[in-house]
Amino acid sequence: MPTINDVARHAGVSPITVSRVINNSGYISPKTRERVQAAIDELGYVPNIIARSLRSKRTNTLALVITDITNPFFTSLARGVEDTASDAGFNVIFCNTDESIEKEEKYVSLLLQKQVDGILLVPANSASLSIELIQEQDTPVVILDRKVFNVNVDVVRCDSEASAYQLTRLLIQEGHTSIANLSGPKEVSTAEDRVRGYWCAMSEAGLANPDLVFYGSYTQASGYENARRAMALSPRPTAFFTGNNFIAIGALKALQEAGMKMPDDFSLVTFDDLPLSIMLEPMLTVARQPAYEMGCRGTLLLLRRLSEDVPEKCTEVLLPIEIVLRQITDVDKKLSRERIGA
Amino acid sequence: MPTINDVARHAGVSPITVSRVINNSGYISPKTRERVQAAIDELGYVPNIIARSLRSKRTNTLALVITDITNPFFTSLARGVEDTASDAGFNVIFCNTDESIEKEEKYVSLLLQKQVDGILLVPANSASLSIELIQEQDTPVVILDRKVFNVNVDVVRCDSEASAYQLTRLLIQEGHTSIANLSGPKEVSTAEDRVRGYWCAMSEAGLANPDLVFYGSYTQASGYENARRAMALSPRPTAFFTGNNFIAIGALKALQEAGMKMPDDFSLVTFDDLPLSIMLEPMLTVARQPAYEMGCRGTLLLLRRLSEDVPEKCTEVLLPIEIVLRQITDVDKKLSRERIGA
DNA sequence: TTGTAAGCGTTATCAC
DNA sequence: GTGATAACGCTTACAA
Repeated sequence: MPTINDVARHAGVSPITVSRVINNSGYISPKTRERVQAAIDELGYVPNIIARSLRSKRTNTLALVITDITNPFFTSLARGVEDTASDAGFNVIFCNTDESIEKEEKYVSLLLQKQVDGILLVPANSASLSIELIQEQDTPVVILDRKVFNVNVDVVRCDSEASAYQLTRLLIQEGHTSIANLSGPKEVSTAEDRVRGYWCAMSEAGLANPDLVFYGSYTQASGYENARRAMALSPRPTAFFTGNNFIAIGALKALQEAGMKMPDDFSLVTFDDLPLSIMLEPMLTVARQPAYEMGCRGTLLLLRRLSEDVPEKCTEVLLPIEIVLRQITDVDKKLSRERIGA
Repeated sequence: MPTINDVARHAGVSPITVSRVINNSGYISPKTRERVQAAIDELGYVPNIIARSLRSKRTNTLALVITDITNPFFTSLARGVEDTASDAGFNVIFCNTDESIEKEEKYVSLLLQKQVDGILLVPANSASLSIELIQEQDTPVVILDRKVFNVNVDVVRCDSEASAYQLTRLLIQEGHTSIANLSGPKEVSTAEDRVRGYWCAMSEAGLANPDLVFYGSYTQASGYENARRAMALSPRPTAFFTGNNFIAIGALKALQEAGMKMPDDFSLVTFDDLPLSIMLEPMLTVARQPAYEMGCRGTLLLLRRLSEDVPEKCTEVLLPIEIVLRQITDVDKKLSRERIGA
């Protein structure tokens, strides 16, 4: 492994001159540059990034802290982050918190120790202390997907509340009067916002009923259990609003087990697209969040922070949610029944 | 940011003594250790990992190079890698090659420059040169999921050929005589192996026909297109063997568009579980590869290499594939028809 | 346009 | 048990 000194000696210049060639910094005569380049090629010299980092305090590495890469929503988001970071010459370290504040803080301090240049964080809950921890070290941070309280920080997310309102309105317009809300955890802003939007629509229609709201976690198991609880109500809900894709899957499973068929026996709308929803396509209406783009935008924002001299004030980017209508109107219902009944 | 020298001064010892306390190396009197620890706590000292890496040549970072994190198979694999690495105190850098050899090589040299301690690689194709590149630098490497030729290297993968044989046999036993194979790229070992297993079963039954084999890529688009091509054959195939989950989705979409219903109009078996296959559950038989475990095992193998003084010779770990039978027998078929027809 | 000197923060080596 | 010294490979600050 040749070092910068070897190259310098080989080219008959000083190490700093080699450094200037590598980094395109400072003035170098074409002739010197050529000689240095030749030496680099000849020796197969590769700069030692760690030594560079020690000196320059930059690692060209970002970190993405999410709850679970296994959730397709976060998978897409992660891919967006990776692609954008890679284009800018940055690597990305991934961490899964499983919605645990402890894991989150453990990871964050590890990442700070690693001196990553910036952190993209989906906070495990709204009161996460990790952000302060990061900001204390003057490490740029961007929050993705969720809100946090009492912190001045860049955020890229969607407007869950408005879309939840819309989704619920659709069910109400369908004629449903008993709509169960299978939500995520109370401490997570998206869950809260979605319940709020739902509640708003239900109240307007005079249908609001606290018994219809089931908090849980953003998991299949939670969707399954709460769907069963909801089905035990009387009157039995005829429609379900689920807080995310995993909850929807769990709920669908419970409903299927109970012998209920969509769209005849119940309606279901959910946040997040279901991958492979191809077979469900005639039936499910979803609020599709632009996960990949959220990753891209968040990363771009973070990269901009990194290159800033005078930091601008924090921004909150709200990305549009697409409501994908399927099988909502009676006409559609009939069509699909024909298709299924064949 | 206090340094080791600050701590040393504070505790009235030399920097190296502090280093010994931090790393639990060498003999330290309990009294000194205590004093040093107190100084560390008081100053809130955190070791500079980069400086440590420069000296020790270890970064406590692994890299995972896959084709596409967006594929649920690789998502699970990635999660397995992350969990295992994290337990051992390692971070993981993720890279997506999109099956491109160029991207793969670009990433690999970047990672080597970053001096990651080890690399887990799903090679973009069987003739990948990246492995030699990695081994030249004496960086430990483990190949996941796929075979490579002419290289002495650790591999963790599944036996695609045997399972492909089994899957095909199931279709043949069902009475299908025209079974199309929608495969991945010829250059990827898993695709080749799966075609080989399929071909073997077809030959045995006297059903082999090269026109039924469609090479493509491991994508939805490829599955869609090749399914359409297959449907244009006469006689039209009554069953489909798809090379992976994405191909299966594309094929299902094409078949659905053509008005064909499962399981009445066709059968389909595939490699890789379909996430959210819940609604398809009564219908799809799959060869489920243990993706998460593959990630864990690969990482463990890599970590073992890292801690070895005398390197053992390379091993090839073959993980079992689970054939998940669904809707294969006639009885099942009838059951499901009742359920669907309601 | 190029070079000198110093230092980033840690640990290996050897000495006491 | 503990410490002095040098070194890891690079870049910043200053000089020429």
